[in-house]
Amino acid sequence: MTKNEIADVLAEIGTLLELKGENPFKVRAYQSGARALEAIEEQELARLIASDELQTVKGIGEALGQKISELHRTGRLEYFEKLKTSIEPGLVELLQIPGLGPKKIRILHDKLSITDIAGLTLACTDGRVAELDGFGVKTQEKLLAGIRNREAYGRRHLWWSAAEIAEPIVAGLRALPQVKRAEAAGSLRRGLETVGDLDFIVAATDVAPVVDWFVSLPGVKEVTAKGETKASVRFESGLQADLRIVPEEQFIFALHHFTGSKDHNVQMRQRALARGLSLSEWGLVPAEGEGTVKDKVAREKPADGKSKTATVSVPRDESDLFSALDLHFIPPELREGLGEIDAAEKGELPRLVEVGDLRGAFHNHTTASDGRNTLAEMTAAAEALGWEYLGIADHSKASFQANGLSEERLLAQVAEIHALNASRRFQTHVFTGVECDVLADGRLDFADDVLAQLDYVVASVHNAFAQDEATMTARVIRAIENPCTTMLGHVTGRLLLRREGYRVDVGRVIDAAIAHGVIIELNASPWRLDLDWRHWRKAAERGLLCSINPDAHETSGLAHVRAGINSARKGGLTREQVFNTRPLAEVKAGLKARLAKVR
DNA sequence: GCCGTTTTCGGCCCGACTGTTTTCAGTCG
Repeated sequence: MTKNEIADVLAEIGTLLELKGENPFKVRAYQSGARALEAIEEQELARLIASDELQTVKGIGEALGQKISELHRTGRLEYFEKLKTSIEPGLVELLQIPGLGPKKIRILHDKLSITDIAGLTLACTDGRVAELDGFGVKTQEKLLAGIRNREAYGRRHLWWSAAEIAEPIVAGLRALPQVKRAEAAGSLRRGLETVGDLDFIVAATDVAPVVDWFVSLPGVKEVTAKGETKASVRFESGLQADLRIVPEEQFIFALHHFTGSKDHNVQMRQRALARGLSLSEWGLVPAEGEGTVKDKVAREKPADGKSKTATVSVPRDESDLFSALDLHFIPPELREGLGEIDAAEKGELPRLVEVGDLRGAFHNHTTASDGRNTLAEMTAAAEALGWEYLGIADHSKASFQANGLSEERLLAQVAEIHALNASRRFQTHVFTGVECDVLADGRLDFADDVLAQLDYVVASVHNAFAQDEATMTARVIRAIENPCTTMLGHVTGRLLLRREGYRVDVGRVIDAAIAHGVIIELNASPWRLDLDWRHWRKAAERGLLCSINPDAHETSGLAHVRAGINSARKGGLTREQVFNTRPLAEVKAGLKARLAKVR
């Protein structure tokens, strides 16, 4: 069984135990074990199991270690099989309904023999649910609404589309006279590839006008909560947005708390406790005593007003908060509870790549294949972004559906690009490339003598997705071994929220890319973000070079590099590890050296 | 079930909101 399949089993065990009313900490142990597993490379897992070192991984102890080994070895787990038979399978989906947790599901099951959503719908409709202890008419209505809207409400949203909604809201909040500070938090701020809901943190002098403005935003379908410090709304698209309003001196604590992730917060609070402090969204205070941040500051502040010994004070930004816990600043993208706190303590956090570091981008399309803007329009757009260079990589002939280029059309485009560069019409230099199909057997779609006439080659899989993992892996590695290949395009072919990637052994692909000096792209299309950020840190440490490729099919698509930067940062990548941060001369030299081997 | 520079046992993050309650449990993030 693969690492991710094992992680899925552990997470499912967690869910089942939760339904059984097990100790919540045990439930959490399985869930965090699953996440810890996901952060390990496939080969690293095999090695840890073989050398009996699984328990050195934080979050995996004796019991989980044995279960992981058993699953890895046999693909089955006795404990899991037994557990599954002891629970009605329909109960699991009841957890998806807002307002239902394990306790209430248990009551529904024990008192009304409800085992699935259909049964619950019926019981709500004929009023039996409202009569239960702890339930009422409102709960019953809420459950029915939750069932009705399950599809839309349960859906996650692409980071890009969520950001498009969130940014004007932040701007609107900041424009309100009562608002001192406003930020979007949550997984959006962490740059996660998909976002479940939006979180807005606001420091305001007066709550009511801000809440009123928020709940009457255009597109709000229902107001699901409205209290002293928070309000929640649901947009017509099903996207939920939460607004939290705090006094200004608590803004940074709230911002940090609601940026999360949950794992990161748990670890931060544990760290605070180890220092005799209690961290929450409201502040950082002595663990035992009562009192607010203000009290604490007042107590520790000497009469002259100069704070000498205070470990806690009102932070102006998150750096102050982290340093109060003896940590370097942790960028939001890294706050996934995957070891960033240890690294921040030791001062070993990478200096993450930024959008402004990019000097160009490869893998962009034009009207020659399936793009919507011409070569000149794309070049002008790159110039407007201040880029030193732009790589054009239209589809090759095997991608018939995408109007892939024949040899003749490709070479005509190369001539056109050379002429454009020679004309000096744009400051941006254009590199000649191709997104060359990797055929089903791993050969490239064009012969070497054609590819050798280009500055670079992006090799991508676009068909025969159904191949088994061994075949697909061999196919991709053969493409990497081709000396004409400069970089590998969208490694797994996934489309977020729409399509799983094809089955491929990413670890072996990374090994091959490193061995052959092939760059792997981080496809920055908001639908792809492929190769996934979870692979990058370790791969880059082992020498893998990344290229953040927008895969733009129109001029506006170049801006997608921002989504790619999010993922690169989550993957811990530095500027040095990203090829398209290099200046033009260096890129030219690098591509030339590569071509010298081919020609 | 995991974990330990106070601990190998006894903790495990913390608070708001809702709905159903006459003082709180469950859910959520």
